[in-house]
Amino acid sequence: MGVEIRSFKQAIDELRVAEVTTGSFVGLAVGGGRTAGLATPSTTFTIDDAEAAHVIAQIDLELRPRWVLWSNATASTLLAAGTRLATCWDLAAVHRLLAGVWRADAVRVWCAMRGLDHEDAPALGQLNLLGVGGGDGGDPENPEQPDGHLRPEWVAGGWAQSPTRLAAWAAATVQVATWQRQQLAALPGDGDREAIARSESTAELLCAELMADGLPIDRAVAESLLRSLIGERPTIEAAAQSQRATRDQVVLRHLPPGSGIDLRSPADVKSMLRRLGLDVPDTRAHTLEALKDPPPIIPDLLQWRKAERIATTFGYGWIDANVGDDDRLRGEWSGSDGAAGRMTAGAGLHNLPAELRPMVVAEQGHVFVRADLGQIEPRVLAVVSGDEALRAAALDDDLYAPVAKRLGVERAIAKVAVLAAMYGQTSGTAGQALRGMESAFPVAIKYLADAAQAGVENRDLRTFGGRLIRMWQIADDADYLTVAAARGRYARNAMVQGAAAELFKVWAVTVRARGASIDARIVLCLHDELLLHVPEGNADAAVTLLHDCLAEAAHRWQRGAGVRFIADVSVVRSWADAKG
DNA sequence: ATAAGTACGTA
DNA sequence: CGTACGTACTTATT
Repeated sequence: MGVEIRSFKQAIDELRVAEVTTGSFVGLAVGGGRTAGLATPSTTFTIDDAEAAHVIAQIDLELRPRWVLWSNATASTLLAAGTRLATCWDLAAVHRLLAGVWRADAVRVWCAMRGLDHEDAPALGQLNLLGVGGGDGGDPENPEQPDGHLRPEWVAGGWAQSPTRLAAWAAATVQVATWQRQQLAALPGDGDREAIARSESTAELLCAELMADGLPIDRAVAESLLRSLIGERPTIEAAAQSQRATRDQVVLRHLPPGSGIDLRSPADVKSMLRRLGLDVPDTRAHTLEALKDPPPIIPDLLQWRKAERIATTFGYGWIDANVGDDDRLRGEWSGSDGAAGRMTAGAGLHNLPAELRPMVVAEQGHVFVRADLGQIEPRVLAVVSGDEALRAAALDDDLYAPVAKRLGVERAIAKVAVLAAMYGQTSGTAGQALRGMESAFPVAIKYLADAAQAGVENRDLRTFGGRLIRMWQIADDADYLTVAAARGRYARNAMVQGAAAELFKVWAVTVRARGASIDARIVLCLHDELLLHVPEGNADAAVTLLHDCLAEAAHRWQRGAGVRFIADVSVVRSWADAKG
């Protein structure tokens, strides 16, 4: 314990003695890029070298261990020093999977292993009121206190205080990872839980890279798009205000002057419409669009809302705040949300209006290769439910065609029926078509009904890949039936959406790994869509890569269930050019 | 200051 | 009486 090593050669030798090979757990804690603690079950040491990040990159290349990290903050630190890890075991990501929560700091992760309530964890600076010997009697150089909790001073940054502590902090990760792996193995179910834990982990590396790399933006296109949508970039506050007033006036001109209506206030807009003789439940766009004889103010109001949204959310301020000097749009990325486990992104990366997509342009000498999974959710349903008829339908490029044939309805009806079954929709045209679904795809429908029932009864679920889907208690003042029904729909949806998110991430990390050799970088993930930034000459190779990786990922993920997955792939200069 | 409600963009 | 997310705004509450 506490050995200090300065060279790559020494580190490799130490790891070889510890019998580290491809895929072995090696705990890693990086302190500010200059030192790194490494740990295996049998050895612990510190690389104390100005080039520690580089040494780690060499080890990664040579041995390909499965680096165990507390979270992707380590990956971000290494990225800042130019080091990208091939794979990892991310304790936070696996904790989210196991516990069905979003928060996964070291304290929570450690408490899960020790069976302690994280609420009881000691806080930094907390007075020891009992004053037993002025401490807890434990060794301050051990991250764990005698009571099983992590030392708060370590958690607050003390772990990076010395080479010895870095190594001990790394050793702690291996301890947790080993426990997590046992927990996963003990879970019942059909999916390969450990494989999912690995892909969820490596997706965290991808998230760190997405944050660091950003999405290529053509600033000139962006500025000209905004000019056409909301006008010139205002130079002073007064100009911004006058532009706003001008936009408002297009709508307000329909009203008597001085009416005092604030277009940004739904309540104001509603009462305004009331005075015009229109009684609407809300002022949402689709509600207003459905009006029979809309007064001329309606289209102007809807137009105003669109422009206002661009101006406030995706305007010049947004560009300034999120697009760097290198013309890359950067946002926060999370590998899994708190619900079904889909990836999330900030800075508008996941809700960029389609009309702004032309600003997303590949750099000189590069192209985008865009791929999206076709009808992923019903195909995923075929896997997780084991429905043979649905598996057969998925053999078709268009899954809805055979479904329509089987149900004896139009394709459009069949599509609505399948989606309604998965999402729990009962209204409209869906109800009729659903009855046919039940006899045509009984296994899939039962799978969904069972999930919904669990939700209604407040029973937690696990997705195919093992993610815990947690239900919630009904508040005293809430209507029981309403909440139970909402839980049912949530559960039904989460089992499909969550499994789809798992497959997507297996695909994404496979593309990330295989794409490195042709400089294909993932620059955007959007639930069922990947955007690769690739040197022009490698575009064809990237297209092949995306298809091959999907075949590989789908095969591994579904463990031979034989359901076909397809991707639509296109080579484009701008994100907006895509789409078949 | 912070939370809830409304609205709307993406999948 | 389809789900999830992020963002920004107003209104109500502390």
